[in-house]
Amino acid sequence: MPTARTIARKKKVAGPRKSAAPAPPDAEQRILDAARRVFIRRGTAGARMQEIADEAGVNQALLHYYYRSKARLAERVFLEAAGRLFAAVVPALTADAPLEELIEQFVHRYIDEVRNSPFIPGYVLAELHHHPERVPALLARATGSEPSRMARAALDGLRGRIAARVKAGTMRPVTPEQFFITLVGSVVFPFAARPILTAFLGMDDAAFDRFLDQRRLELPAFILSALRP
Amino acid sequence: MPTARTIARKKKVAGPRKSAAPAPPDAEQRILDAARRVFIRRGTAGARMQEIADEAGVNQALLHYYYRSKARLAERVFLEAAGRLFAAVVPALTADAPLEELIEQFVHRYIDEVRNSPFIPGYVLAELHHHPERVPALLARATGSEPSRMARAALDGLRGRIAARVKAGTMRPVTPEQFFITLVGSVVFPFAARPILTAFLGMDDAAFDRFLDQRRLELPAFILSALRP
DNA sequence: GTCTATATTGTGATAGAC
DNA sequence: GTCTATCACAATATAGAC
Repeated sequence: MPTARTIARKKKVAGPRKSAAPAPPDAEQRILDAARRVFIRRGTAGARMQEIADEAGVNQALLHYYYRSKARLAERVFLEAAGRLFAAVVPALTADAPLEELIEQFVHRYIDEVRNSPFIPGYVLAELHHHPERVPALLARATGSEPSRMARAALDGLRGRIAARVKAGTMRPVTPEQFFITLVGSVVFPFAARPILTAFLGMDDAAFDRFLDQRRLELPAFILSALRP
Repeated sequence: MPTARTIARKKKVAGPRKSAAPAPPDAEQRILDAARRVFIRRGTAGARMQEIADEAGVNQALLHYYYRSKARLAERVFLEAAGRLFAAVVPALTADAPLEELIEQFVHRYIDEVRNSPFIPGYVLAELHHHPERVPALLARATGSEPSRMARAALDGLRGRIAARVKAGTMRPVTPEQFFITLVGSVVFPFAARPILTAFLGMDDAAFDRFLDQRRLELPAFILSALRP
């Protein structure tokens, strides 16, 4: 993509709202919303600026006026989406609560958060697969300034709890990393693999929604059962 | 992409091999191998015919001579990769063996099969996310002529075993669909999310390999433990 | 079969009017 | 801020020599 260039620009000051009705978003916002939909659907490489412009109801030039280049727009959408995903995962795992509660909280919070925008996990995983070079920046952004401090904190917290329980004889011995990935995978995978799973199991959108309701209840019990001594 | 066109072409007859050394693959094969690598790395939309030509050590025109269009080449690579993935999953789940054995076999076969080409799950999931319209064709191809007959067979088999065990009091009640997705997700997710997981957990390639060795052993025990009454 | 050269279209980006 | 018109180049695909 061509060279970057600086565009001076001032933010509009938001005037006071008179009505309670949802205001029609201005062009800048409509573009960002459209970009989100298109990038999530097509990926960074497959997305077309023209398609975003069409969905936003503006012309291509305006996309560049506000966001300067496809690469910048894509970066912004990706970091936002991936950030939200992490924000839903990491805090639940570092919470200072008994392991049973932590697992249930994590499953509930993740499913509740993601079911509103169920294609984000698939989009983020696809982007990370095709652009693994983005991972360090993402981790730095999502877990605070220190790259993997939070990861280590979460893992160490998990490790400590598991070790204590195992020693007390109230838990089967499991490797924290293995357990962590099984736990996260169990909530992420149904979203990430949604197209193939729903087709394979013959689910429509409503059925997938019921599946998620059921999973919210059943998965914590399944995981906890696996941990019984 | 432009209109298709017919190219008459004859297959080379493979002459008898004199030496045991691996023969240098001919251009047609080198192109397909290169295409596999590039499509898996960049995805269908992100891949460039020029990059494939470079990796194959030929020029772009030859790609079209053998495979006619990018779309056809992409389709071929995708169906092959996805087919292999299914071939590793479905038969292990329809095998006529006790549930314990079935679970262990499935985990072992999947990890053993996929660790040789560990980026295929990420590639296939990404493609399915961006091109869900490919799903029906894939299922038809992967599970035989009748679209979801095999899926239903696998699920029904699982359902029957689970029901029998639950009735006999030797298993906690679980929903077959939930169990199936947890099981598959637990083996697929580590591969599909590899870039972010390895960075998050600070693993290099060797550590990821050790992680897989350990998972082979620990995951079946974890799953079976979850099923205890 | 394989190459070089080229046609053709797609796509991101910019200039400049309003 | 938003538009139309256009540029520049990237990317797929084809023609035709060897």
